[in-house]
Amino acid sequence: METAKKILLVEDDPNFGAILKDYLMLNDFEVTHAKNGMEGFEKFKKDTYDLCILDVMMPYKDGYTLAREIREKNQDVPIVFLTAKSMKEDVLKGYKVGADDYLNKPFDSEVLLMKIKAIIQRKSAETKPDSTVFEFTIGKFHLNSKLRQLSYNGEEPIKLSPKECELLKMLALHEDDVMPRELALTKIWRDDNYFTSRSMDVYIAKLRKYLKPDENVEILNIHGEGFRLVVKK
Amino acid sequence: METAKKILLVEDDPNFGAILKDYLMLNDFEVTHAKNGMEGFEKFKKDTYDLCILDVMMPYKDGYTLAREIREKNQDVPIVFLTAKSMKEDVLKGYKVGADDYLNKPFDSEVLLMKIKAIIQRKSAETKPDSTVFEFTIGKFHLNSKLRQLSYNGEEPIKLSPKECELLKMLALHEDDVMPRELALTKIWRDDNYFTSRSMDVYIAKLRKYLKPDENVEILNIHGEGFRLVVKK
DNA sequence: CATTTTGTTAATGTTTGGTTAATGTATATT
DNA sequence: AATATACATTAACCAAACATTAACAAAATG
Repeated sequence: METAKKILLVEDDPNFGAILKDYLMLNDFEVTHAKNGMEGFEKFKKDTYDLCILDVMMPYKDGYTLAREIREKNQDVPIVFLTAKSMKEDVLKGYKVGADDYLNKPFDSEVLLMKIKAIIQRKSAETKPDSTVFEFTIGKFHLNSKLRQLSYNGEEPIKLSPKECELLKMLALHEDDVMPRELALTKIWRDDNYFTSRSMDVYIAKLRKYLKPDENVEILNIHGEGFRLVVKK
Repeated sequence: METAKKILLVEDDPNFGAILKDYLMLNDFEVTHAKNGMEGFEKFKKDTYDLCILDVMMPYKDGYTLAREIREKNQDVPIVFLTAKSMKEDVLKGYKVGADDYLNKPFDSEVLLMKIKAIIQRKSAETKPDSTVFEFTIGKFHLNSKLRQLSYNGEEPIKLSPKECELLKMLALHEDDVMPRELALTKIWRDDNYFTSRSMDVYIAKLRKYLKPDENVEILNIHGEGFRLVVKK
């Protein structure tokens, strides 16, 4: 059994903070809630966290300032900012639907949860050089990047070539977020020019073909930037 | 408790300089006052500032030259010029040197204060302490500038092109305030001439079309100055 | 009211991406 | 040594996305 990931939540709005804390705890995170930047920094120094969630707008010490201080102490912890007001409203809205059953309601803060999970996973993949993270769930697919196998439901797993596998893995690590072209090219192809770029496009086409069986899984292109693996819920 | 923001004020008129310094200090800024360009540069090298306010017309070393020198040392500090009245040529030249905004000399102190605060805030958003600010709420819209998508209520998000997205982001960063034409042109188009200017107008038209669904959101034009994104409350 | 600036739409130009197939390249197999 | 194989790159063509330019109308300015 894996130990729960620790999250430092710094949020001055007590209402929102409490709800978010509860929500995260219900999703098996260990959450420390600080009410302002100063308290946040104190708590940060006293423990080790897997993720920091900082409200940007706070009295005394705003989220960015706090982030800088945290960065001085620690170059690796993922830091997530709460910027958009809308996100807060969404979470609150979701909560109001019914105090007891809000877990069952598919409410918008699931997006936040997804992001948090993705960030933690990506970070642990970066930090621990290679290996470690090699299993991914992509919609109804399952990728084992060590065996280079992509399985769908109960069917016979598809074998992936090294490049196919690395590319899909990188997409999965960035699930729902942009995987910049450049990143894949420099890391996987170790070169970034016209031809490697075209080669990558060919691989994207191959992966799309493999992923076709689950129509909720898509690799989207962000023109000029990169690709985005999305799993519709 | 947040530390006071440090301002470097370079102004040769001792009278005006002293008054401005006092006023800023009364508003909780820490102000260093240099009497000319040379002194200004010396002081700049010796400390770290959150903002530089430079008079354009100074003996020995004018504001532009000083700005260029400062920019060589530091690409990020916000620079604001003090120009006698609204001399357009000065303003234009200022943006080319890397200014962030300009202030017209006989000014309303309230406006000055607002602008300074906005500039510092904006810069801390641009400068990316860690991850850049990329989510914005614009009326009923939500902009995610990383994914380059603009969503409205629950509808399918609109995809934005790189230029559309950058422009909207810059407008959002200046919400309720002028976003000077020259600023967008130099930062986004990296060139400021008749054609880029017309191109920008075309993009403004596109953005207006996207923003139509929320009648409380508008992009206003300020003739000869720039655009203003307003959200009626 | 003459001039400059902006709004708007459409045409044109340019870059990037999707796709398929042909070509390379290395390694293992007969 | 020739052939099969798995994989990767290159080519070629087309489509989509994006950006600029042009042309004319409308508005703002002094």
